[in-house]
Amino acid sequence: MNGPTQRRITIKEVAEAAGVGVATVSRVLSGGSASAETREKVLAAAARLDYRPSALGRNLRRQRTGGIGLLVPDITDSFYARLTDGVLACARSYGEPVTVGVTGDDPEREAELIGTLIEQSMDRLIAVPSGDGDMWAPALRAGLNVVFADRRVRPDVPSVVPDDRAGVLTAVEYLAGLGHRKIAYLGRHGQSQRIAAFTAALASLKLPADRELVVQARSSRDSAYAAAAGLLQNRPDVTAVIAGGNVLGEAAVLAARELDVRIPRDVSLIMFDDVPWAELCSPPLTVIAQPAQDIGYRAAELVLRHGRRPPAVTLPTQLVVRASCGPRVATSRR
Amino acid sequence: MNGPTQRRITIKEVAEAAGVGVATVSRVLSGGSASAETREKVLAAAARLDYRPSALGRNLRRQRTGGIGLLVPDITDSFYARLTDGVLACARSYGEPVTVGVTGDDPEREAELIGTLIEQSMDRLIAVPSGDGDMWAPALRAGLNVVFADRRVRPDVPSVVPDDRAGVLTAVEYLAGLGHRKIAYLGRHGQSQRIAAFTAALASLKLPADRELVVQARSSRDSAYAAAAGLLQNRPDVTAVIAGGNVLGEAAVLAARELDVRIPRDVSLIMFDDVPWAELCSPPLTVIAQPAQDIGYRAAELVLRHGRRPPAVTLPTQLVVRASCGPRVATSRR
DNA sequence: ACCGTTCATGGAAACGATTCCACCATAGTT
DNA sequence: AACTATGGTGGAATCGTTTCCATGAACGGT
Repeated sequence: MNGPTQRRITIKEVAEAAGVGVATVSRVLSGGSASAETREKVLAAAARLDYRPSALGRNLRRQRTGGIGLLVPDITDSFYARLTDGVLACARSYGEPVTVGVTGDDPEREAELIGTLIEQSMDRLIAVPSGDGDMWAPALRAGLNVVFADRRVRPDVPSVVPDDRAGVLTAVEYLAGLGHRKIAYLGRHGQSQRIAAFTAALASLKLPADRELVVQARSSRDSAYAAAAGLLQNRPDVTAVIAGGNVLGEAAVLAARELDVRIPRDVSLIMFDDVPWAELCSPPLTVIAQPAQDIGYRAAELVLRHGRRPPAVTLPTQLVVRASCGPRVATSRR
Repeated sequence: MNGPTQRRITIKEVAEAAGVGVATVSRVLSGGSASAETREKVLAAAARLDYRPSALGRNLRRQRTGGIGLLVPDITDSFYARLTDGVLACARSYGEPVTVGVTGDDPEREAELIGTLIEQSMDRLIAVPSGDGDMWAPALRAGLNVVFADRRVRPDVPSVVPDDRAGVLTAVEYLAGLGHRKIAYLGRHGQSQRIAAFTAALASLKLPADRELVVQARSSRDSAYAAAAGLLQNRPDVTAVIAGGNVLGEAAVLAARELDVRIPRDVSLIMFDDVPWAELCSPPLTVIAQPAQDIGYRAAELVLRHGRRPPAVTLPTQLVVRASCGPRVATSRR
């Protein structure tokens, strides 16, 4: 049933065909020194036989696998999809394969996937870390070359992250400028950076920093919806919410619609991460755009070059004003 | 700067620690026969040393790499992201790593990526094929175990595809039931299956099958927008359009808005592929939902089990009625 | 003319697993 | 008691590559 499955040709056969030793073939093919004549013969033989060096053999000898691992919480989330796209784009220009794993923001699954990667002798890894940084100690000790993307959980690991502080501050200032004082942050569990930035921003503008103004969801759509609905329902006094990601934003719009609170008349909404549908939404969503693809690309560069490694690179965000924010109305909702 | 980079421990060390030969260790760990006492010793030593067999060594010997390759046109497209998610979910339950490549629907890039995969000795591949089936001949001859997803371009390769024929027919019938007669199909280049299904559906309902009623775009957002705008502008007589994918649908909504044609008053729109934002759009979009994740999952099952391989599995689609389709108005637009 | 340096070259030893095969001990049979 | 199954066990070959090292030739300088 299966085809003839022709055996793959090896360096030995190339050597034989070219009338030289295997060492010479290897040297020619990896740019070592050789006489012009020999080089010619080897190249010709290799081309004629359509020789492809086996990455397996090479990697076993070299004690490291080429290629890079990538761990994201959810490939279905547009942000991580774009981040992944950036990684793939960079890796492709180096001809390096990328092995992708989905952690679901679960440290246990993450550890399991790291194990699989280590078994493959992968020594380069880009990760959007799920938990705190502690669990990365063994992986780092194992000599793994890690770069964090989107979140920084350890100071000793190079990271590429969006400028959360500036992004949050911009959002809060924008809303405050429209007269809002009770501003809520709808975030994901573990977004400690942004939450800190949020409370700092509130403080710097002398706005009330109620602890209950930040509500956190797990990264599933259901959890996001529940959190959004809860916030909208329990706190009629908040007149503006910042959603910490596109699925949170989606949930907020959905919940608002369900609970019959109007955007932007009843509450203003500003969402982290610009996605194509933000413009199609009704109303079109004002967003803090994040350079997801760039984050991935830069992270890949870092992990591939891994020359002197800067501790962290921070990429700018941008406020895109559409129509989901309005001036505060004098009376609170309901 | 770098940590101590502890060397990874090998089967030899485990053998030594357990006081047995390497062959025995290998046998115990892969379920071969051994005395209870020996098994005990080996397992204990392996656990104590935290031994992880090197996939490199194993694969080199076995002449095949575990793991599976996945080639999609665009990971940024929600449909392919969900498909990828399905593949990853299935692969994870087998503990198999997945190497992802983005083809951009470009056969050349696709061929290049296949080359990389073959270099890795990957022998299992799931692909959303870009071009026609011809270019796959060499890969198949090389013994590659291929499963096609979303598109079927060769009868001799197992494929997992949505039920295009039924989906298109449902859409056309639904629109015809609303009184529409001039229905256009806005598709991607190379969607021959669906386009054939579309013209067949028109014919079966005795609707005019103008050749210009199907317009094709390349898979970029720009191209999709141009095609949508062109269609809407040049053919004021069409009162309904079917968009062949979520980026095409997005483009159609955008173009309609730009050209000031109202949905659904001026033209009805039905989109292939249900995405979260379809409900948030204004108006909420009526769609033909496709089981993207299932497609990926089933494809992964096929490529992993690869027992007797059915030539093709077709997964059902489902019409989800929202608010982007209305009855035909008596007069054509403009 | 001799010696030292340089350079191309090929043989062989790794890398870490699997697996063939030979070996030995024990148990069972005549 | 001798001979044969049987089954556990370890040595060694193998997979395809890179790289160390030895070899030999060519060449230039004293």
